[in-house]
Amino acid sequence: MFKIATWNVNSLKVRLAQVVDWLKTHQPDVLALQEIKSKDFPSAIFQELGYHSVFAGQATYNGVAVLSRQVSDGIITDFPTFEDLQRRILAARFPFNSATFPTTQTVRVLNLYVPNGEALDSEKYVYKLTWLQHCQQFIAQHFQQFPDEPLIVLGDFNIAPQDEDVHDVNAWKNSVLTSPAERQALQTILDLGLQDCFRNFSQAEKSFSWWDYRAAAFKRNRGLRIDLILASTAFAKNCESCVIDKEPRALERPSDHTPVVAVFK
DNA sequence: ATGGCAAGTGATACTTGA
Repeated sequence: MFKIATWNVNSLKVRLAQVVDWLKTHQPDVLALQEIKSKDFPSAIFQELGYHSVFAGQATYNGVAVLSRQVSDGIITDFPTFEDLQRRILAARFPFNSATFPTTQTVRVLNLYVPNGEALDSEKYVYKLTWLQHCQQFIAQHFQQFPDEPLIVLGDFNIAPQDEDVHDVNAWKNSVLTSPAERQALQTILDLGLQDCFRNFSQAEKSFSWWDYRAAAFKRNRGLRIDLILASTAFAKNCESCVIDKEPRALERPSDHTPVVAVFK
């Protein structure tokens, strides 16, 4: 059994107690965090809970981390083809014994905080699409090098894959997070041999992972599904469940994103 | 059509997010 989750915490400092509580309750093998918004990381606090930490921190913006029961190796914090000061990726390899994958003893995890893009006519949108191209290359390289190793790509993709992942398609037309070019970039990544685990199960309509802080968006369920867990095709068959945990979004001072959790045999 | 909310920085108003 391998339980893995992703959560954009929008400042780990502010959300630390919530993350600690969530870990105690759900006890995942791996938790991928985005937007920790700090150069430092409170590793000692997670160590007390039995979790190892790896992180790529940055002051003010971005920053990603991975907590895990097992010690990881093969840490990568940059796409080899793309120089970027923004800390948005963290790849690591974890020990994992799978009955269906007897030849591999590991699973590779790629934690992503995909750029937001701001607006379709913004420089940041160009950056987002360029970033996604390098991300695609990086994953393609992984499949070439380690064709038999299970891969999980998860995180805040800042792309709603389909219209069903958007509360109001008209309101989000011609916008970042839903534009055809972004969706095509995601599709190109999926076409390498990855599946959106959430959609391998029947789900409630209007299932979202992010809701704006403003205008009571959570209460009115006006959200987007932009936090995803992708698994390599063969490994995705081992996925037993993939759910969005809306509970933390209802807490006092919540992150605008909420955790997504997948369990693999 | 607009702004609404939150977080970080640093000490105020600005930037960024999605």
